Amino acid sequence: MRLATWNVNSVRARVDRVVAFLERSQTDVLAIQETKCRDEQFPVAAFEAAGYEVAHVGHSAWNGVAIASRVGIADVATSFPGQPGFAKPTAPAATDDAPAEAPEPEPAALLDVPPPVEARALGATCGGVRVWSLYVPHGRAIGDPHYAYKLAWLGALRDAAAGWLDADPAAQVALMGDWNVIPLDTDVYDPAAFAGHTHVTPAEREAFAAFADAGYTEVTRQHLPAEHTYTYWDYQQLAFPRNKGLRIDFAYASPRLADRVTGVVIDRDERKGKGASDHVPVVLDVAAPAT
DNA sequence: ATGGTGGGAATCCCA
Repeated sequence: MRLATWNVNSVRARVDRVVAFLERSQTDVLAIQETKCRDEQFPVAAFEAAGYEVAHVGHSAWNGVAIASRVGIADVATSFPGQPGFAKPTAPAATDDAPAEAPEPEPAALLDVPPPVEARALGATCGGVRVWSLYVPHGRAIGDPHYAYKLAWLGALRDAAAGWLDADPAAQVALMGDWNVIPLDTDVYDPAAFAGHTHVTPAEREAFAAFADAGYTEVTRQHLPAEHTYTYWDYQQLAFPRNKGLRIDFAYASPRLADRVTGVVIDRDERKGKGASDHVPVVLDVAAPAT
């Protein structure tokens, strides 16, 4: 079986490329991030025509995660237990004409309603594997509320994932997606360029490493340990021709699933040409389970 | 050279 993950940066803008990748790579289950659409906007027909069922969660033009599978798709979950939400700050900025005043409280704040859970995690059981398509919050800037949200989100996911292994040490779980963390200095073209930025802080790196502490193996590093192996290149500044990339797309596997992974491929060619996503697919080859 | 790219609900926001 072949499992893959790919941040496609709008599934509607790239549906032809995504379906062509599925057929070319013979991927059975694809975890998709940044679909950038609502459920009713997802181009399901193109996937079904290629033989894939789709589960998706998307609330707006932002975020959105999906799983496409040709080996079944069951027990879909549109968030993980304890997944934190995020609300945009609503206070208007002070100006010369309008000095800072007490902002109008949002109705949600008046009612003390928790912030909405974003479309960043989708779970489904496909071919006997519990697959999670994950789009970890970016963080924006150190000290930004989004940065605290990112750390809380990763911590809550770790707690949930640890719980799944506690409940069933033989569980077949794949945590795949865009983690928005650069775990090692050798995962970025120039560490100095990220000094003072998100993705490389000790807190983010510890939050990422905590999944290994919980018993999961990051199988893409296990099989592709070479330094400066990237999965993302910015659209700007000719980053891809200059190979100024980042390694931020990963797959943590539970012990029993990690045992089955026989190889990993990063499909670097998918970054080439007109209409490419800024991320490329990461593909896992998974052997049949031991009988 | 103070821009640069590419998505989206778009004369702005987000990555």
